[in-house]
Amino acid sequence: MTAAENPRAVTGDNAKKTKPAGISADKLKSYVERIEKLTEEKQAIQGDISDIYSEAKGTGYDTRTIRKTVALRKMNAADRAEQESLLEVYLHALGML
Amino acid sequence: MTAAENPRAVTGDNAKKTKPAGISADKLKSYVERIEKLTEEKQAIQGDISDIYSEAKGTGYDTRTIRKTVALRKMNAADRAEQESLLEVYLHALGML
Amino acid sequence: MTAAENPRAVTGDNAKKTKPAGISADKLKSYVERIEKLTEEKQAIQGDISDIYSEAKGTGYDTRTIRKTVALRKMNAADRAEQESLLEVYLHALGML
Amino acid sequence: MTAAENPRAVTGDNAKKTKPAGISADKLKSYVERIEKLTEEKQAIQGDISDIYSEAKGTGYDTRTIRKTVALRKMNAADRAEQESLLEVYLHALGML
DNA sequence: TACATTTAGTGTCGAC
DNA sequence: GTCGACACTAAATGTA
Repeated sequence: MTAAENPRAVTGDNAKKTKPAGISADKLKSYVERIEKLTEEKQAIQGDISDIYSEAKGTGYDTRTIRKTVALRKMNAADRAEQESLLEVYLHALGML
Repeated sequence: MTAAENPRAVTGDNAKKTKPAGISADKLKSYVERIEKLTEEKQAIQGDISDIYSEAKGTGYDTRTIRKTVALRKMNAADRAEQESLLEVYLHALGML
Repeated sequence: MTAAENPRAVTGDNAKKTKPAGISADKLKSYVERIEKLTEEKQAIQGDISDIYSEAKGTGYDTRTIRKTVALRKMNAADRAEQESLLEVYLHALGML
Repeated sequence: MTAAENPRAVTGDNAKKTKPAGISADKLKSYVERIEKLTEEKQAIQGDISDIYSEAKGTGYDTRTIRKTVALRKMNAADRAEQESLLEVYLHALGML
């Protein structure tokens, strides 16, 4: 390995250091840019998702309920029941049931 | 419009109802599945981002530093945008736009 | 009224203008600072609320459920039922009920 | 500890349960009411803030401009804090802290 | 009223 | 395994 490939070289750390802390500008920049690019793609997809909700809304659906539906599909039945029953306990304790 | 295209048809709601709540199962299913598919893609990209952080870490970089750097760059960008937007508001308030 | 008291004076607008657009620095600063001060107080209270949730958590309560309970107390019965029933319709349409 | 102090006592849960869900009605009620009281205070302050915007508007100011200004000042402050924090991270990464 | 912006809350993940 | 940081969702607020 050349010194240029080892970020630790920048600070003169030797191999024993527990917290190598390279901040070689070039590699850092590369990582940051790759991350930013992927983040943009992620945002684009999020935009597509938002578009679907808008479309659903435009055809008369309630987006709030769709979101809840999607969330419920992700959650397993046991967890669902658990939350439901706990809520009942609390409401009962407050005389709201 | 056919009944299938009108989500309200399912529950027999008429046009006067202020809060149409009916839904066509097919369309709802389609929306939900498209959302779930895109969400998976989004997760995949998030996975790629995580991989980059892992890679950076593996070559001796401090991920905390990278995260902070990314965050700051984003903030700077937002800040710039906000300043431009503020200028527009001022100009508008002064009747110059 | 002196010119200094009239924000419109700055821009030379006359009384007819529909959108007076004063940006007299002094008054603007005063408004901004009063708003910022109150916003801080609001944040402080929000902090107190968070503390209560932490305390509740520390004594074995489930904060998520407490939040839902508080929300339900705010929401009237009719709205509650409305949301519940709409969700059921959606879940039924997807064969989840 | 008395039963009243142990939220789990209500449902007879023993210490082994992984998710204790029991609650003491009194404590729960106390938490909820304290939260609601503070929330009211928070709303009152929000009302004061709204009043200032109304007052500003009444004297010819453009509230949108004021809001933007407040937002920008907040963003600047956050930005400054973030930059200081980034410096610390860099120094730490370099083993200088 | 509906639309956009802002803020609070929740889930997720990595660090210690 | 708790803690903190981040991303996303949901609610509240203000505007048009």
